[in-house]
Amino acid sequence: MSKKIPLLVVTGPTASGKTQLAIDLAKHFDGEIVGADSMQIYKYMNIGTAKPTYAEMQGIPHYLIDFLEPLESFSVAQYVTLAKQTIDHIRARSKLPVLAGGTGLYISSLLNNISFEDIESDAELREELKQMAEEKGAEYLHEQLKTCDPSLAEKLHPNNLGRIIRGIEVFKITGKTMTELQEKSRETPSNYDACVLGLCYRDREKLYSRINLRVDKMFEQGLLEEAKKLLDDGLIGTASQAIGYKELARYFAGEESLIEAKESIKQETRRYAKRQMTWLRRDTRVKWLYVDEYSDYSKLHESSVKLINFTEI
RNA sequence: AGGGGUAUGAUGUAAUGGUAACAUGCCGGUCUCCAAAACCGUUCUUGAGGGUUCAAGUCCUUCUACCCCUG
Repeated sequence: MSKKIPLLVVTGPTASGKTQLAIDLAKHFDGEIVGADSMQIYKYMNIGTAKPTYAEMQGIPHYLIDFLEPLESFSVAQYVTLAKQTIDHIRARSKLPVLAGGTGLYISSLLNNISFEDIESDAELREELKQMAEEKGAEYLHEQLKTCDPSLAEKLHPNNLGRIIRGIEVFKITGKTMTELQEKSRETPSNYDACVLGLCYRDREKLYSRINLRVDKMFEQGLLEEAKKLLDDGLIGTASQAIGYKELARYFAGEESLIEAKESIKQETRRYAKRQMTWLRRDTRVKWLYVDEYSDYSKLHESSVKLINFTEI
């Protein structure tokens, strides 16, 4: 039985200051950063995803950031595979891997060592099922799922079409139920001795005003031009869901004024932050750092260092 | 100053005189395969006073606020 790999995780809602803290901690502990952000993986989406600039990285190597073409699709399964490899490489050089980002699903999938079987997706089947839902109603598909994977059907609300479709799809392709596959993946224990730091604000309003301010700054930095270029090439899949770009697409299509688009970007970002917090709250591993309880950044940095103690680094 | 109109949750709207509704937001939550996604739940309302009526968001009246027109 091999020893567990020490892994520092810095997470929290958007605009809470993860990026800077992660970089500073990487410097402090001789680490290297592995991104855990479903949008920063894409190239050219720099301003809108608040990707760290080269200067901000301060010479710390960053992985799984800025490496995919926006037209390429990506999934959690791929993320976990890549992240594992990357962490192994970092360990091979005796550096501390620092996982930094706000995509809760990516982080928990990695930490819980979830093994996603390589199940291809069938676009035709999906389209077919979607049509069926439109014609016969969402309830009907839910009934269908009940016949092939009753325990998954029980967990899913009939309106949750996307997951219902995936459940049926998995069964039709593999002949195994999603429930079965999930149980199997639960059997493998985690490889990591993880220390999870969660940044947060006691005062929600403070976080929200940071978000609003940051969106204004993004526009000053040229978000509009960046989005225009990307949208002209056409965004699809994961990247097309990114906040900032999808609202500006509505502006470019003439469906929304620029002011409206900017407001919806702020609102969507606030709601995203809220969902991130909901996700993180239930993870008992998280050690919370309330940013607004510290008079300045160096104090926050100091107490984050104190929270980190690996059996061996 | 005169005339007209409007007033319903945080916001936008609905309700032949008969249990005030819907959407959005906020807040809370679910989530092991697109997750910056998807889905679910709770909360919150008739501008103020008086009157008519068995019963008023609805009719009458005074006030207040806002909008439009005339000067």
